[in-house]
Amino acid sequence: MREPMTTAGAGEPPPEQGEPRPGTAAWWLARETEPARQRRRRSLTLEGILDASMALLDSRGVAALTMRNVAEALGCTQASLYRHVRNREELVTLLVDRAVSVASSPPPDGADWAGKAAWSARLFRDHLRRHPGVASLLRGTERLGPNSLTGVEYALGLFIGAGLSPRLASAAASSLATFVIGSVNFNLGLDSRDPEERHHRRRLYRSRDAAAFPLLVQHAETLADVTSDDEFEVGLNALLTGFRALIENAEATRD
Amino acid sequence: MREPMTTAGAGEPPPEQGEPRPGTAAWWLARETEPARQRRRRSLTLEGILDASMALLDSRGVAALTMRNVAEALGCTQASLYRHVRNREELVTLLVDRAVSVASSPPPDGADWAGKAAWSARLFRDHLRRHPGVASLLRGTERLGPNSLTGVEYALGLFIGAGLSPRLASAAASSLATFVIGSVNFNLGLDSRDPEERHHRRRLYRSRDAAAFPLLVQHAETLADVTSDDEFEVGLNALLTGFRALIENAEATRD
DNA sequence: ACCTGAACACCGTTCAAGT
DNA sequence: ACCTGAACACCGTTCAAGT
Repeated sequence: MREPMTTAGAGEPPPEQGEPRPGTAAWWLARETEPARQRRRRSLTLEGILDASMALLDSRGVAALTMRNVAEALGCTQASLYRHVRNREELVTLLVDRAVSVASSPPPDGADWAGKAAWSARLFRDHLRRHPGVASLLRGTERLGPNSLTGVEYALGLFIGAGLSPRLASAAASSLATFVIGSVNFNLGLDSRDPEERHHRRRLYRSRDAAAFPLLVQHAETLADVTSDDEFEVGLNALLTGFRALIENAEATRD
Repeated sequence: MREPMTTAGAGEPPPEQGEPRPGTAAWWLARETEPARQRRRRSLTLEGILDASMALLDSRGVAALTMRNVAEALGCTQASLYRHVRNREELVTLLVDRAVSVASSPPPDGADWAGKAAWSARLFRDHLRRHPGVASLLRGTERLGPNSLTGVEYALGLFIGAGLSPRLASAAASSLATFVIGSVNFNLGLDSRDPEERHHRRRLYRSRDAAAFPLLVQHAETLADVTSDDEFEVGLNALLTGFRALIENAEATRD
């Protein structure tokens, strides 16, 4: 009898035995000190696997990101992939960390910290919207990966430079990232920028019981027209305004 | 030859043909005007399917939420489930809308709108943390479901009452929900409240190249100790502070 | 030492055949 | 009219056997 397969998902008791779970700090650490088997010239390489996976993800979506399809794209067998990644979860964790590195465009030079943060957030959002497969795979397990850490270092510099303590700067940076990623994911392929979806939302709101849902009924037209762009901009500006208040507060109590 | 199966995921071109996708406004609308086949007394009912699914999700996690397991729990065949839901995606959409209805506890009476919003956000977060399987299934496709709409109506009332326009109130409500859900999902089973994870993060940060990651190295200890609670509270307060500024702004320009 | 073929134990979904 | 058994076309993962 074999061990039953477990596609480690959220909500079940952690595996607990054996090697650390992909995405944990221990796992990211262990990856670096591994024997560098990459050295020997190989036809099949982790880089190549990630390249093929990314191409698959972008062209055919997350459902097409299977070990079989990756192997086929590379002209090897599925089993060969398992010499480079322990399982699919590892592949995904490595992939999303890599995919998260946004084309580093020149930062807006004249802007203050808030302007830079807003600019980076919008850049990140646009990047994710161009790669919806990547967005849907982000789980937070990539936050300790090399590319993500570069982003963290940058954001820390921004917020510490603005006057926040390292602890608050870290919390601010990750709550901003959480918001950006969440707002993309929550509107994937279901945006009221689509006129037909807008039309149906109007009907849906308008047809509610007016006693139980007075506001939905009354403002059906307005509400149906609120797009994911509106949500994003309102949330982004609110967060930055809140951070600004936090900074002013820190300065006030320091004096 | 059969149609190849498609597990409609993010990132691929939408199916486009046939019935509306689960979660769209059109789909939620269509569900209501369906012939009420539920009337006739049945052994197998949608309610029952959702009950069994929820029990499965809570007890064994998201990976165990399969059509086979649901059928087994109910003592029927998989095929029977398909009389009540068109596919698994539908089941999930209905399930998460239902699971999102938080035990309505008495609202804090003395509090202002911000206090109430904060209280509701924390209640929602705690609810999701107790049901991580539910949290991991939230995709935004439940936002038009009956239970979610109740929450939307409530939040709209709160923010409109505070002085926001319906449009801004809607954007504020959904960006707050996005943040709460995102912050839970991003820390599922990977929280630095775990002392061992904290220990490894310290090591990870400390071992970075100090030239490329000066802040991570310098503040390794502090950063490793930032928990998901810290992130959540900082983000929540920032959002509410930002909303307050938005309200004051609206009042100022009205005068 | 490395890679493969072939299998195992699962999935979601469909549909002819039963009652 | 309703439900089922059995299949189809997929999954991720493992491992004995090859080279």
